[in-house]
Amino acid sequence: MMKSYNFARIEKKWQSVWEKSGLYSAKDFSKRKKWYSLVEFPYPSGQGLHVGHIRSFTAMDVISRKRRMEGYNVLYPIGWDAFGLPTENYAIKTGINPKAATKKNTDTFRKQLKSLGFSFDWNREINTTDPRYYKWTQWLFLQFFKKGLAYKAEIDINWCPMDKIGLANEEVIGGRCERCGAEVEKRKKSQWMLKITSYADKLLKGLEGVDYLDEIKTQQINWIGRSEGAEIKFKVQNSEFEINIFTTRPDTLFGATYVVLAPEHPLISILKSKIANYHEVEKYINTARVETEEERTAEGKEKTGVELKGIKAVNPANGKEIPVWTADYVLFEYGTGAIMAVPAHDARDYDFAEKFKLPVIEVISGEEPGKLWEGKGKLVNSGRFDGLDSERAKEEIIKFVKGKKTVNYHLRDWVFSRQRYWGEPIPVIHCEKCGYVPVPEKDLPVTLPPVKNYKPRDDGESPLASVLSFVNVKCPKCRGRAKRETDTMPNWAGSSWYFLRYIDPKNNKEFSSMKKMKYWMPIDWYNGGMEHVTLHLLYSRFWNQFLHDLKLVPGSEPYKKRTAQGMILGEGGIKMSKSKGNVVNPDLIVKNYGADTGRMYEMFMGPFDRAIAWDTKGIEGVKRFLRRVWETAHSGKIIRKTKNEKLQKLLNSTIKKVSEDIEKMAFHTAISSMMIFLNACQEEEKIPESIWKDFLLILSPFAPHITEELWECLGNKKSIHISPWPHYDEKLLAEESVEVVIQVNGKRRGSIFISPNASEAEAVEKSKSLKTVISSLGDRSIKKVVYIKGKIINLVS
RNA sequence: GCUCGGGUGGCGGAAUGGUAUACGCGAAGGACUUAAAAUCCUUUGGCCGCAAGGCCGUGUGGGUCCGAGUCCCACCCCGAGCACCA
Repeated sequence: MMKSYNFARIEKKWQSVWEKSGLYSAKDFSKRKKWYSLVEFPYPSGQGLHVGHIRSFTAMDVISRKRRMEGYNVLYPIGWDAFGLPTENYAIKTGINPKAATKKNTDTFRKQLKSLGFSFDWNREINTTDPRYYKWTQWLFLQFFKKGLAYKAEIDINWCPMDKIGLANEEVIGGRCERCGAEVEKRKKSQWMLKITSYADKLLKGLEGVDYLDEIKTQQINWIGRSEGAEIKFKVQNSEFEINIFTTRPDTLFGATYVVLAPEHPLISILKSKIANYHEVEKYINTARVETEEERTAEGKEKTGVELKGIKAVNPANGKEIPVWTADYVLFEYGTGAIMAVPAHDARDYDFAEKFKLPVIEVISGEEPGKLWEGKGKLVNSGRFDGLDSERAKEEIIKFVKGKKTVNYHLRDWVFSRQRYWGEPIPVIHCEKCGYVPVPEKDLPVTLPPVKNYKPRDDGESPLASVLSFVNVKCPKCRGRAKRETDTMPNWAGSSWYFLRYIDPKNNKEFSSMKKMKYWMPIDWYNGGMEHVTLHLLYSRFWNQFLHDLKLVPGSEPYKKRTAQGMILGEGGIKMSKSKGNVVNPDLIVKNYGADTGRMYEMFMGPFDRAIAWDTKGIEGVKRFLRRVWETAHSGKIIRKTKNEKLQKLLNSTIKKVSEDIEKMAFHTAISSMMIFLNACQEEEKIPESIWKDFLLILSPFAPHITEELWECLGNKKSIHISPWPHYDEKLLAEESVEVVIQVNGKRRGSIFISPNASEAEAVEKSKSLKTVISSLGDRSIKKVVYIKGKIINLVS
């Protein structure tokens, strides 16, 4: 009686064997070639592991396992990005210490990850909330501070007047507080900022030398949004003030028919006394300010705005008086917070002008006169610049009106303060005399003190502000009375450098040793969510570039290669969520189907980079496949001294396909080719053992437990996971005879079997004997033949 | 709105400009079984046809090409991100 496939027993057995033998631990300074695989470390939420984590982790696990078999010294680490809002909100609600909640959650996650058989090096596990970790996050922040890249600025925050708490954008739903429904206000708050904008050009430049998916590069390039343009001053009539506008199209200056200020623009209140309808303007500003940026520019949203009556600006190009408006489509954060509107050549200005019946003056001749034209062209209606090419006119007009050529970035500086408890305390002390003074290195880490209440205070300050023993300190410089900063860092801080800590996780002298970083960096392959490619990916590149400039890390770019997986949606294609009750529990998958089946199903579901809906039925196919692997192994068909040319050939092309598909992350087609191979095996009476072994080898990264068990059954002493990856034979790929499709005038009329090297004459001759070809040709003669060897022959008549 | 992706059978999807629908799921029929499940075999894009075969077919409309799911133009729909979620 054949032993049936008992995945639970096998998986448990091997997980413990691997752990004991340290099979997956990375060796610092090994002579073998190094390989560093990285996945975005999870946020250990109370809901436990998500099937989406498994998708990303399995993919890199497959790649890491293949690399080990190729002889690399592989580092594939894992840890916890554990600071953040959900844990804090849970603490506010339940009073449970976030530290305790985090401990519980990471324990669950660790157990779940171990049950899936990932080849992580668990000796290097890190946790961003561990003081031994965040000591260095604080230390790194101080390097920014010392170089002047951390500064304070007044920033608008979302403020809920009911809860008396600052809100993340995510917590603002339709302008209202997510918890209490109160209308959210904007409030000015002094915040720590990191000057990422001073690295904008470097971050752009660095993209040239790295291997990121094209769409990731494009997203980053657009997010940085470098645009060259000019600042041009428009005088305000009858006053000493000027409106400084930013434009990328100085060539259209003569077509500027009005000026628009962002509602937040300070000039509005400065000119208050001159604005006849100030009451109306103020009302508009107040409504505009509670909206989020998205809402202000939302789809289908009618343009709104108010004219500042009594105020006129002067177009410096032609001296014409033009009206001044304020409108929410102009963002204060971008450029100078003011624009010149050229409705003839800008879509948003055009919509606005149309709605408020403002004049449209064409100054670039487009394809259709009178229609909106945003392209280049020759200048018209532009005085002495008429006839000039728009690109050249840019330079000339800037000079003419004494404008300033500037580069503007869509990228903004990074708001680095949170008035929250569950984050790294910002290690700065404020002294009346000495200003902001960094906490001396010997006093790091500044640890989070225990508090009774995790809710931010009614004045919006962090709950840390109420802990007097924390706040009241001596100034490290003058020893006078001083106050400790009570803001904490955003969750992005810990994740901006975690990949460096994996290299040297227990170092208590440095954040990571240079010698070790020189061995392991850069990361060879980093996979994560598409949703992180603008924020986290840019932030961590910024930190690494900055540290490289301080000679604290070996290279400027941390990631050699970056890919992204698609989301896993619930059944029916909607996002998985507790409230919809469509969350798939990984524990049940492991229990009911086994880790190997679960892993393989997630790889088989569909293209790795695409969002895909979970399908409980779909997992059955993979389950059957692995069971058939088990049964074939035990069928008595695996024979040592025998040959099978047909299988040998198929194995050869399967090795090629699987090897190449893994590198492309086309895991689903790799698996389908292994299914084809197994289907072929089932038709055979005898399967040579050498062929079967190679099949197990290429299957092992996907299904590590079952293959290890079957490998052992074949008498192998060494683990399959460090056995050499099989090679394929280029010569065996050639076919003696292939099917060539015959088309007549581009339509399929049949096919012939012929050598892939057959001459055109031979192929034409053979195809002309087909009945269908004869009948569809009729009595017409062949005018042209298109022959692609081994593929197709098209007879054109 | 802006930026980036995507749209192919009943479903997930495959396809260097060259056989559209591999592989898997589901469904239908059959075998085994007292029966069911499991398993195995067969069929499975639509229409016409006994068959041979023919016609149509990759979101919509156009174009390039001997040949278009693939390239170009216009449009429609869906997903992700939009800076204090991680």
